[in-house]
Amino acid sequence: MAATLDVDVDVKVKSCLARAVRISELARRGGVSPRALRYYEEQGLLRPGRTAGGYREYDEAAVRVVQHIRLLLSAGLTTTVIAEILPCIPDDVTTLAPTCPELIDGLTEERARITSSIDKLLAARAVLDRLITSGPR
DNA sequence: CTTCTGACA
DNA sequence: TGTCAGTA
Repeated sequence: MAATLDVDVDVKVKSCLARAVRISELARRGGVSPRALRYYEEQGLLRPGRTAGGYREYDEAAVRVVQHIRLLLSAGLTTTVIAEILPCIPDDVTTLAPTCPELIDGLTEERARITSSIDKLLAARAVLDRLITSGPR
């Protein structure tokens, strides 16, 4: 009888609660300098919108993105590879987006580089340990 | 007062 | 990356 006109107004648009933040706030909340944020953008890591006056306006989600960038950067990844894998990282870093599994090869390579760095660091520490232990008593 | 772009001891 | 200049 009655028409099932149940329009799915599932306004799960997270954009509704997405307040725009400007560079100084994102910098403070992301733990980086405004200068760094402009640099990230220059490297294609961030694509903020612009206000009528030319001010950059970032999405609320940009805070997490910035933190991801910091993590990846500290892991030794270059800004160019980060720019490639960033769009594949969901809100949660622990899960890799199924949309780009091809990058797994590249990520595996990066993993190898990190492992190599760790090995070199361990070797350096071993040398220091010997020096310290054999020092003046 | 804050941000923007470009530039450089 | 910080910072200064000259604007908007």
